[in-house]
Amino acid sequence: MRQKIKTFSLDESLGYWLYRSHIQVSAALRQAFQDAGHDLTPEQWAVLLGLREQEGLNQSKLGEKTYKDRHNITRILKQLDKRGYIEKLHDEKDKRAFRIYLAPAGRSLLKKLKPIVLKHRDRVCRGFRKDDLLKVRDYLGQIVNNLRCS
Amino acid sequence: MRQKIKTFSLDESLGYWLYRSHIQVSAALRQAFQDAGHDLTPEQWAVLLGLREQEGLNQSKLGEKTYKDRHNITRILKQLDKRGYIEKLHDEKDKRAFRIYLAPAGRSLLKKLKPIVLKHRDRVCRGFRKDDLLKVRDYLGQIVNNLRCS
DNA sequence: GTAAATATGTTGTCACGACAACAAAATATA
DNA sequence: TATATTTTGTTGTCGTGACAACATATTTAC
Repeated sequence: MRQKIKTFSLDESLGYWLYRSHIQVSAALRQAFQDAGHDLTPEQWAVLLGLREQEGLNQSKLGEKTYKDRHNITRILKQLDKRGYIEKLHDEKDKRAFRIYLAPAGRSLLKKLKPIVLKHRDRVCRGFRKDDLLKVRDYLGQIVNNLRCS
Repeated sequence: MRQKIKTFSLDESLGYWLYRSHIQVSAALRQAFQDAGHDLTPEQWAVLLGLREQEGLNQSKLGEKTYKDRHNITRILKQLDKRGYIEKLHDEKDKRAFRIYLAPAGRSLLKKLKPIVLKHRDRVCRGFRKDDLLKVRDYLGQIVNNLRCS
């Protein structure tokens, strides 16, 4: 009979490694943006990217897509709006809501940042084979799924 | 000749999945603590755990171990101190530094939280075989390593 | 031995994640 | 139609991550 291990340590904790890797990947991207003279957070980048994939969403939907709750997406959009990267248009049908679009400046920023992000991605994934990458994403997806509703 | 894919999307981004999984694992642990009536953040938990493994470190060293910089470890320890879970003793040799120890309340909290954390871990890792878990940690470790100094 | 450089810890600022409270509008229900 | 509930978005608070500035103490270099 196999016995479950009933101890734990930081180094053995999956959560700890998720934390470390996320923090470090995020910090490296932030640094890369900064080195290139762009004052943009990784979170703001993620929202811009989500927006590039689908414009005209309202804030809640955009938040779901980028995995931010409505409080946080409000503030991130505020930053992006302040910098002129997005446009918030009033929804004609639903007067509570906005529809979020990329502004020209946001579109051109995406283009400018693309090589930086690709370089960052290469750095993060150094030594990974293509099927390794797929496997990691599968694993992470399974973790997310395990916590979704249970 | 294999050509590198030069596009990106949120769903294909490793960083995005690291973000999602970290946030969700962390939120689930926070919720589990809260459901059990404990007002403790996952970060505070991590520091307590690091402390259990090695007491008497100064703040910087404890920060390295738990992957917090000195600013953040200061504030997290402040929270733990306020709740009576740790003891900050002045270092006799180095008058700038403190040595951090678990207080009895901290030790007993660790015991109380252990089953909660184990249950949480089971939930996170549902469907993973043991070698899957090792592989995930390897992958995450490699990512961390790729970014260490390059 | 003294000055410069480094290390430890604190405080303050900003951005973000989690949460509560709120206003306004849309939808469901009576 | 009138009321209750839900949805959308905002603001405020707290804890934390990133960063700068600072005081104090230690170490290094001269």
